[in-house]
Amino acid sequence: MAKATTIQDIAELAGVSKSTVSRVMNKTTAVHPEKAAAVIKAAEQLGFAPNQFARSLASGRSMTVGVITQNLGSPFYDAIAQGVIAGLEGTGYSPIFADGRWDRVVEEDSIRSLQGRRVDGILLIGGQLDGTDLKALCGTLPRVAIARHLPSVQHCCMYVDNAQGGYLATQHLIRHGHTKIAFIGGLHHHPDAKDRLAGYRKALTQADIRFTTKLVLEGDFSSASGHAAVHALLKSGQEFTAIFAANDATAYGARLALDQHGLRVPQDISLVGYDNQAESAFMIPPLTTMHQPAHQMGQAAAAAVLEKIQGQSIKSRMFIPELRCRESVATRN
Amino acid sequence: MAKATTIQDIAELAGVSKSTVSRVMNKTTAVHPEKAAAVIKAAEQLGFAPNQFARSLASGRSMTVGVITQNLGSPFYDAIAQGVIAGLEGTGYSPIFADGRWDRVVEEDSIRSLQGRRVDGILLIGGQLDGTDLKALCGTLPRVAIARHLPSVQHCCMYVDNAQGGYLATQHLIRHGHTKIAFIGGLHHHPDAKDRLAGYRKALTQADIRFTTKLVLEGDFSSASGHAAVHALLKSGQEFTAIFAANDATAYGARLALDQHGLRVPQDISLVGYDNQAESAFMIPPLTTMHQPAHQMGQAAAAAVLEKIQGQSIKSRMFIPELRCRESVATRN
DNA sequence: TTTTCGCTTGAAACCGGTTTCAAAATATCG
DNA sequence: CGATATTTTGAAACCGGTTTCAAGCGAAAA
Repeated sequence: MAKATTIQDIAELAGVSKSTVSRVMNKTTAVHPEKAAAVIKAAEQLGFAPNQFARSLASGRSMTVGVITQNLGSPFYDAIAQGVIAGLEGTGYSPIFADGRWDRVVEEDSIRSLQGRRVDGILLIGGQLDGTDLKALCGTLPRVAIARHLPSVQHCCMYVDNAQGGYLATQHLIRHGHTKIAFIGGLHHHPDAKDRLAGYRKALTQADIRFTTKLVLEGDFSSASGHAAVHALLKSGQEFTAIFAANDATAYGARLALDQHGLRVPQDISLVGYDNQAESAFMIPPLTTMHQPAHQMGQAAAAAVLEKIQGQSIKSRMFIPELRCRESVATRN
Repeated sequence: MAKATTIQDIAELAGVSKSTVSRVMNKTTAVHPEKAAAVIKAAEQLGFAPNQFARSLASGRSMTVGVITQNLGSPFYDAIAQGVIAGLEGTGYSPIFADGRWDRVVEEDSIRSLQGRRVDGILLIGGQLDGTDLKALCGTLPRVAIARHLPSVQHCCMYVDNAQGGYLATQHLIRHGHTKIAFIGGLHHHPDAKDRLAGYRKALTQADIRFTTKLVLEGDFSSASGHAAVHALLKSGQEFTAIFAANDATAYGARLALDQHGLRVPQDISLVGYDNQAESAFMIPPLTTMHQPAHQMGQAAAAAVLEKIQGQSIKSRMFIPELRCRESVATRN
């Protein structure tokens, strides 16, 4: 590999010292315009790209923020990640992604590896570690959590109100005359799934509809689990006229199972999803779902962590999901 | 921020020199077991995490590979990216992602920025730059392109045979008795779209079916474009009994438009997509589509670039897409 | 004309590791 | 047991930048 050009090379070509070159590159001190011009010309001529390692080592700042993501490939988390990228764009900071794979140990390793890379801040998209773990691991490193809510004051979180989302979705079905509403949840231990279920229960209670566990099925946020849940539900003989699925993927699976049993959506069964993933608008029929401002959250989190890096204090922010009415819900007479 | 522990701290605590600590950490030279143990103990005690910048600066190796991705969020490219992550897992190398956004300038900037980070290799997922540009930009830096085929011998590419994919998809429809097959393509200038169209034409020719541009619609790989294309097609009055869409998203849009016009799939119109994205198996009806080994390609590319970094020479590899028969194609009598 | 001030500038220390080199310690051999 | 070969070890140079510090310089003030 041809040796890359260094500021020393530029210094020699421009007839100045290393220090001056550095000053020109960083605009830290005024230098004589003539010399500055010579430096810039020399840099261009040699195709200079500063060695980030040397730069970071010397300055102590890495100009990177570590992003711990969970299951890449999930539409919701991907949208957040894109928001983060957008929020960092043009700030001089670059993201370094590390996959936590919903595994505590992997997540810890990822954080440690990011610290080895001396990231200036950390963004956690979802994840397993609790506030105490995080504090122990990250120390005073600026960090903000996205799509989860850590109660402690010292943690900054950008999160959506999942309980409210579950509430709004269920309320929408109730307002259309449904009383027998099935809920296909996510994994039991997943906080988002729990909150959405809580919202579902709240809406029922408020409408004086009795809650029954017979209408609550466990899923795992996958289409296959939605498919299986509907099969199980139909087999159980339990009556229902509507389904609220904990995410859109689950709703797709549910939709297919209904179709396979000759049930029409929305004429026979109404269906509401959660996430507003891109495909939902093109389902048959277009799926009514809860929209989460994932991109916005990612962007806000990126901005927040940068502020924190600059020493400002920032506070958590809650985002409200919105109902996107399409055609998968019909009025029940 | 509390100053991080350095090898100097460890050296002092363990009563040895910096050099010895470095040797223990990297296992480059045998050291007296007793001292090694002392070093390891000291390192654990102090919670040592080596400064990657210092390490990379000194050794010249960064243990990172740059990954230029295009439109994050697209299922096909995301699957490749995940394959790359999987392929790098456990090798000591970390990926650094940079978004090229299908823009030559952004892509060039990304490559330069990665070079500033002194990546040991580059992986290009898709992209705009041609072989000459790449060579000029990257020099001798190991690189491999994924999901595109650069003819020059010096470039290693992991790509799928899009022409063959288009051919197989179309042939499948022809074998089911269809002769009036519409093609909803991607962007005209996009090589994948062009190749799939070429495959479509080849299959028609082979079956003695006249090709007509009236059945070829331009799309942009989005659901909305598939939706619009079907509207336009129906409005044109051109007869057709099947549609081959250049990707699954396009097929979803097409499917919805057909439904809105009262046309049933597959009874009235057969439909084939391309990509086998996760949602396709749960469409109504489940969508027949071309599966691309995206994850495998990503993994193979990661392995390839690592080999190249180690000085081995590697060669391009072509992957063959496979038909996934589901229920969106019916036999035409 | 001399003194003082502010602005530019280069030399050198530094960031935290790796690596070379030669010295020291130990082992092998005649 | 002495001489030589081999293994361990520490000192110091180095990677390529940033930053401190003091010196050099010209302009303004006295």
